[in-house]
Amino acid sequence: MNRLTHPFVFAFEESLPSGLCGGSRRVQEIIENTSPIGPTVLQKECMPKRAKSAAEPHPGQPISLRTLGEYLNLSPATISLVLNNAPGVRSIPQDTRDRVIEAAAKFDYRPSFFARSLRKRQTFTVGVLVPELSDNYATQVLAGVEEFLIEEGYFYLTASHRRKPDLIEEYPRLLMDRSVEGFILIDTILEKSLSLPVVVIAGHRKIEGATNVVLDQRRAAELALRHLYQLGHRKIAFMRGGSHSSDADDRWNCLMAVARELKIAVPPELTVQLRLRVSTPELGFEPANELIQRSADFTAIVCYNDISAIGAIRACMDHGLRVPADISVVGFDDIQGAAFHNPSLTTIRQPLTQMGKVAARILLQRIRGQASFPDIVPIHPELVIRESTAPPDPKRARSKRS
Amino acid sequence: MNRLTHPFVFAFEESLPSGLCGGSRRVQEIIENTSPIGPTVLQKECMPKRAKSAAEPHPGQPISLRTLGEYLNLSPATISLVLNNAPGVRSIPQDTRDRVIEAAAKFDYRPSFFARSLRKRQTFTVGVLVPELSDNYATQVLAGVEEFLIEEGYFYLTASHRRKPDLIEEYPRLLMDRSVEGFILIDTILEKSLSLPVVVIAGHRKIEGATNVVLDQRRAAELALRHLYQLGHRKIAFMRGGSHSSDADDRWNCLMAVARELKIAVPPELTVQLRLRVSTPELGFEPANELIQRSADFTAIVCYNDISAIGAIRACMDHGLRVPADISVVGFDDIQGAAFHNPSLTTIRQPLTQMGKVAARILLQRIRGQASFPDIVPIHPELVIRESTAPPDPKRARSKRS
DNA sequence: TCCCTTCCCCAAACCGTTTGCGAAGTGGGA
DNA sequence: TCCCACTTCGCAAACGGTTTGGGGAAGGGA
Repeated sequence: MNRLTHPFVFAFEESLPSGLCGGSRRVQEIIENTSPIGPTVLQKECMPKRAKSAAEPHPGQPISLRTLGEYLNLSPATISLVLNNAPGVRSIPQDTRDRVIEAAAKFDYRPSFFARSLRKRQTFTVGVLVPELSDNYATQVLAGVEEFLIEEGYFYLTASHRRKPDLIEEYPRLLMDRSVEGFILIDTILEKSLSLPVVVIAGHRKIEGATNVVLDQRRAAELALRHLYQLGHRKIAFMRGGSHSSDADDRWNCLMAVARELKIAVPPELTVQLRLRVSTPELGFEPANELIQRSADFTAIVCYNDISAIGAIRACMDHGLRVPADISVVGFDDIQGAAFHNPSLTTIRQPLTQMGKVAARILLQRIRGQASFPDIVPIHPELVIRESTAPPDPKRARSKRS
Repeated sequence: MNRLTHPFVFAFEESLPSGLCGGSRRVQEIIENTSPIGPTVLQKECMPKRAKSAAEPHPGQPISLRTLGEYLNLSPATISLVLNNAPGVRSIPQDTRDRVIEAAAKFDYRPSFFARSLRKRQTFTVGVLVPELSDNYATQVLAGVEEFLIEEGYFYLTASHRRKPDLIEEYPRLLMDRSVEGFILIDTILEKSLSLPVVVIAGHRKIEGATNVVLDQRRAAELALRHLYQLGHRKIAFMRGGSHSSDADDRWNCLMAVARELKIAVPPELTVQLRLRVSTPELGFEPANELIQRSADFTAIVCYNDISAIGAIRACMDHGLRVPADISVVGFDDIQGAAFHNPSLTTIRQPLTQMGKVAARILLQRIRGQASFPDIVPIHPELVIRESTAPPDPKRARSKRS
């Protein structure tokens, strides 16, 4: 399908007579058409209603198939056939088609989306659930989702639940009342499965029948830890995401597994759990404070994501610890601000926009019933090395504390 | 209207009989109802169609007014009346109402939004245009918009035009095809006016009939410049926003006016114009580089917004200039990252989420035709002093250059 | 003249609501 | 006893499209 255009518009473009020039010629033809056999017979018998308004131009009201039909002395059905290039259109002579298309263009006819949806039981609309709109992770994914959907003639309704369980429960119902054809969930854990196709980004494995587009956490953990390991870090602190965040457990397990393989010890005092349900750097600020104040001896932190990494860096600075000279910091996601933060963030990049596109594509395929999809679509992470990591300085470690 | 609930749902809650318990009792009543006068007469004459499926329970298909009506031996119209508490409902006996409400609850009837919209010509949907979804300015506004709309039972369709003129032209049409009732434009300049209510945030004055929610730029300029002036800065560089960004000209004029009042000279070599159409710090990076390389002698930069300020800080650092020791930087907006950047940004705060709410409220009022609104709704800025500004150090100024 | 095609287009049903109005039933007054 | 007005109840039509099964007219062949 052509981008941004609806099927019938497409039909317009394909079959518009090349030299159309206003329509007065066509009106002429219409008058001629009705003359030969005798207008009275036609009017009284064959076209009792329509004929009376034969050459009626238009006041200025909404254009419907019926108004067009009255203008052209054709039934709405015929117009619909032509404009949609429906199968039955074969039986309609080119001449009539041209008239229809011309008139539609002339009056800028636009079909009623609601009437069409009602009849065809298709809404070309999907629902998107995000934790928070101001969260850059979610919006980058959303950007990809949107790009793909719009190309396919779809729009989406967004609802942000701010991680409140009652809203996570309620919004899907609200969206289903709006007849969305499917859902995309971004960083959202659903308790009950829905009766529509669902694609989850950074999701949970638990939902029945949902496709999960999810980072290869194992690989991500390897990239992050091997990078720090190769720089020489052995005492590494870890942030564990909150249970409300959908990547949290998986990522944690993978990190721990890789740490074991690298023989990096992870004592409890070097781990901290995120508690806040926000999408600002506050998320990582307090937890990092806590880590530092436990006076544990570490030279690097693996943060849950970039946002919390930025909060952690701030916490380090508040304690007089320099990043990366005293503490190296690794984030996850590579959100937009990461490259321009100071210091710029070393991070595990997720191709967020790409993931959004993939999710949208899969959702549409599922809506169209084109194929059955695996439960999990893995996404490959990438290590982006920037300023926030460096080799540990053995002499300086832990010397400055506030 | 109760939040999140649609009128008819509200009606449910209000008038549900307190002791409803399954509905089997009701089915009994229906059977009794049809018996006294003689079912044959009723079936053949009064209710030719419906009576044949008197006590039909339900397979598992979608529940419509008609299926409910068949079940209850009532017409869809009656059900609709009851469920909506429409005026005409007075004429329907309480007993019937109870039966209807009970059945609706039992089968979890949910009205078809599309059918209703088609009939009532209301869609409870608005369109939102943003430059870019990953832009924190836009999404913070959007968060406010969403919050208000959802409380009022509205949803919104988003389209991001990435500042491409053809898309800015096309998307409104696409959204109007979807029968949105109005538009909210965020940081978007429209060329033609639309035939629907429009509220613009950070908009242009040019659009006919649009309400502009706009920062008091004069006051903002005063806050920014007086702050720098009081710190002792006299040589100040300025970034001018791109012509595609809607606040740009206004903000620039106000800054220049205030500078004149403060007798701050603004020679051309201390001004630079943003050219990129992006929402990342790149926006300000190259322009700041240019300012610095012109080797003009300045101790502070007033950036177009926070995003460009972050880029500018990076440019300063790349040239070995410290912020704020060598150069003070002021931003605009107070986006989410501003407080946690390093150094944290001194900025002119716009209450973005608040602005979104206000815009949504005004739009709904205009849609409902409740009042006529002023063209401009001013928003009051606030100076937030953080780390990126400090008094200039006369000795060190311009000593370090790369 | 009659039948059979072919050509062109339409009527009708349908999607699921809402709403204006008409048909029964009821009570009161003349 | 009859009429009228008023309630009570519920229907039919409309909203604006899509889709399907034909049907009328023209034309050709026997």
